[in-house]
Amino acid sequence: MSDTSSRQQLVAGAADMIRRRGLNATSIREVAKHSGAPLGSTYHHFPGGKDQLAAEAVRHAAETTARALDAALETGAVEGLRTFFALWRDVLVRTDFRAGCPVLAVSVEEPQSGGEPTAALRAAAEAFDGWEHRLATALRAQGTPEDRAARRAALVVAAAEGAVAMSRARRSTRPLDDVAAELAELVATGG
Amino acid sequence: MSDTSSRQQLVAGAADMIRRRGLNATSIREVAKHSGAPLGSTYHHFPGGKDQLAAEAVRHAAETTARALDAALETGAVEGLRTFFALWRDVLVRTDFRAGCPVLAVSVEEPQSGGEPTAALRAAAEAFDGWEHRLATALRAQGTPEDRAARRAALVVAAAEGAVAMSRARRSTRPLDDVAAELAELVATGG
DNA sequence: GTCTATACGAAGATAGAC
DNA sequence: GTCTATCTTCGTATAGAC
Repeated sequence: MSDTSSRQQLVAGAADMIRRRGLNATSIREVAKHSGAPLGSTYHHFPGGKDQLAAEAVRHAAETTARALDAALETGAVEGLRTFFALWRDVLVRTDFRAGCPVLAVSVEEPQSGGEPTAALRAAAEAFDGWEHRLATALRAQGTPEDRAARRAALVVAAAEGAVAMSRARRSTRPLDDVAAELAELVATGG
Repeated sequence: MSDTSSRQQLVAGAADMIRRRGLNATSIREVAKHSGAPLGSTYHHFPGGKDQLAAEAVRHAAETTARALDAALETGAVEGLRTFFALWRDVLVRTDFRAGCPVLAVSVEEPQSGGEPTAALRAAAEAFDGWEHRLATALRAQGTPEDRAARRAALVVAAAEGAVAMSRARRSTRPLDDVAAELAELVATGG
């Protein structure tokens, strides 16, 4: 399946570029070049153009994170939290603070189109939903009350995303580590 | 001082555009047009080009927020927290979820330049520092231990930024409101 | 000192050759 | 079906007329 492989390579490349530069600074031209594919072929694989490619890139990254989260949550909410933050810490350190979360990047770069949300933005909203849902379920299994679990899951996702961005700006893992420590204590003691 | 006024209008316009579209989608052309200024005059006011304008826009937005925070913190940490979130909530609602935080936008869009941080990114790092410092001071005044106050301030800023972005993606204030509620309880009960 | 006109490159997208 | 060549628009930045 050279077709599938080439397609997947474009999606992964786009995700990596969005993660680093943001959505608008990610050009189809360069994604194609980086994947060794000609420019025209991207429009064969993604007739919807850049928005379709970006949406698939967001879903790709979101699912990778979700799978890691699922695996970690099998041993409990605290371990899931730890994994969620460790995952972002790795991204920061391995890229010398040049890469962050593509879902967040898409969320703050809504294009000038006055109208309705793009496919990429809808994918971003679904990514956040998915992560929150997984964390909330784990918190409920741990004994956290229904409504509190949902709110606390939102807090974890929001704080992780914000902390990654702050760590990038400061070129230090300190914001992420501080936030992880605060949340770990909060979740461990049950709040 | 027509000079100062024109300059300030360009800075404010740039901040507003970055807040909505992100850094890369904000063109000097359009900022100038929106301010009624000719393109050439922006390079008179900002010889450093786009990076200088963006850095000043970030500082402008950061100081506006910092002043609101200072005012609210005079009556305590809980009130400061409430103001910080109310401020972002207003931005979201008034713009129909099309605007967020320009400091966050700059933090996730570091340009392709392989080298050192841009002036705009340095300004973003300083903005986060300033907000954290103010919140941490208020928390310490409230009796929170030294190291804990710093970590908790980082959590508040990170969670607010992340929640604003999530609310934009979902076009709902729910993520922001959930996060605000969780943090309010955490800070009020002292953790 | 202000602004018009323009240079130069890169963006998204497509037409049409192989 | 793949890829090259190109269309059109827009980006940053500047030169030089008033």
